[in-house]
Amino acid sequence: MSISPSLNPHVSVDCVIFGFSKETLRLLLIKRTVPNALTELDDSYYALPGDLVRDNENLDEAAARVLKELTGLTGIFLQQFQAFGDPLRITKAKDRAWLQGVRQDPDARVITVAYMALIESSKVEIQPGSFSKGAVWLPIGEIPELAFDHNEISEGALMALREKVQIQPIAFELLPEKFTMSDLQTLYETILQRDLDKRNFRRKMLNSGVIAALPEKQHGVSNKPARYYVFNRNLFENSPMGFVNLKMEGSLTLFS
Amino acid sequence: MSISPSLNPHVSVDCVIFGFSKETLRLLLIKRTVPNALTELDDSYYALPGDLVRDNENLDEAAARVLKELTGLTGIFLQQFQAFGDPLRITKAKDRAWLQGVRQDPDARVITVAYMALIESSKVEIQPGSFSKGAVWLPIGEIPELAFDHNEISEGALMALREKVQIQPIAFELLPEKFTMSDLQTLYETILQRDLDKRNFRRKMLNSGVIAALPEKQHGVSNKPARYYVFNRNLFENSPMGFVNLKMEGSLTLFS
DNA sequence: AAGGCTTAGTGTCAATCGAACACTTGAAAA
DNA sequence: TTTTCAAGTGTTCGATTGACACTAAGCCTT
Repeated sequence: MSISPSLNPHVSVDCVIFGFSKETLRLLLIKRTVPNALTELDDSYYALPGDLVRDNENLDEAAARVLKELTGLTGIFLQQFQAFGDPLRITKAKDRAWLQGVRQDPDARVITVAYMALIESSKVEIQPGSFSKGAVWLPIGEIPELAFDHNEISEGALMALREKVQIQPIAFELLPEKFTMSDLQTLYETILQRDLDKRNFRRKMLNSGVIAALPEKQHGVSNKPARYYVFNRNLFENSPMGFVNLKMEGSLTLFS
Repeated sequence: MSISPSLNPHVSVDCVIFGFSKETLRLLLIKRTVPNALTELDDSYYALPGDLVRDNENLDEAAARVLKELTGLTGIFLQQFQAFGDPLRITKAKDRAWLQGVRQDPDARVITVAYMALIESSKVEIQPGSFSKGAVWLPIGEIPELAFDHNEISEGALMALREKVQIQPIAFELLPEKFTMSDLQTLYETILQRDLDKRNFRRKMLNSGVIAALPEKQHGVSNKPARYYVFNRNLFENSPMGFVNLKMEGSLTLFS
């Protein structure tokens, strides 16, 4: 976020970082504080983590850098999903105040390339530093008004996630290495906002081959302990064309 | 393509324009001519139609403008599919020569937002003007080396088209208003590069409700005349969430 | 006029998949 | 020992898929 001559003043990346905890999907947002000229208090509001793109990096690299600077993590699921370039996306008063403080050319038209990241949220340790001051996980149902067009971007990401999750086995990226069948089902139900039948869900998941059972079970739970499973990564990283149908009950089928 | 103070020197749009004729998918490409310093002849090569984004337009508008300037058409299917921003995407010698002649700041790092357009190719009348000199439809199997990273962009568009066509009823955009079932099947087979069973194809198309039969048949063909159909537009423009399964035979189904 | 050529158009069957549905099991807590 | 709680398990019915081959309709040839 520091001002640097190697930044392209017209292109940024923003990361919509999804996590899953306490049975809700969450976004990792950063808090911005800007002086309020009227009240002499500081206003603060949330934004997607993002930065201008540097001249020596490509878009994927810029997004990975933003993610690493914020969370310390590398090698996580990160996929471009849409570019946003409305000429007015930067003109709200609060946004302008923040830009004045932080950009060399605060009036420049900026288009942003939005990325979606999926993280097992317990892995995230917020990195210290001005960039990430006050980063928080907020449930997707409780997202306040964000900077710029970040509400629109977040909603776009959520819609993209709902579609992707039905086409590629990526939901696992939001869970720990080992998970129970119920964990997985709850995750799908949360993302798709729809209840799924337990028996059908298990059958399909197991038949699909995307997960493998471990010999291990839960300990210390006050009910029947659940078996642990792992995602079968190899199977899909080497898959022929990447298009698989993960549709859940009730999607409209046209033809096949 | 003219130099103008209202152009953002760092962001462009490029259009991958698909057409379908003589049983092949084609791309509409423009020819660029640059002076060759060594031979004193002109080199020419093909590129995707594109332009820098103007300060007063958003990305969709910029893409629509490019498309209209080239073809005269508006209101056609045009969808953003990916942004490309490799820092080296602009550094080939030929490309640099062309940029010198046409850009105010030929060394600027440019990221491009790529759009995919689907046109009934007979509708296209190439507009006169320097921008579109020598536009041609080239079969996707015969695309030569293009400007910049346009080969990569074109391949990305083709892959996006293959996936989209299985999720949304958009193939119709490539056919005339009225078409026969065989036209449609050939189109799907061409896009998916796979043979489909005639009876199964008809059944699925008709059951899906995306097309409606006309009372009219072909005239003057030297075999049994085929019935004409039209795409049932209303049905899908008002559809609930837009996700429909148009998968064709043989896609791997994980779960539903 | 007859026969040939070419593409349109049609039905069935078996296998698989999708959706709906309720009881038993295992562990901890009371 | 009983209660509580989530895990785990099969079947049935209807719909969909995919494989498969012959007849129909029009023009052309002879």
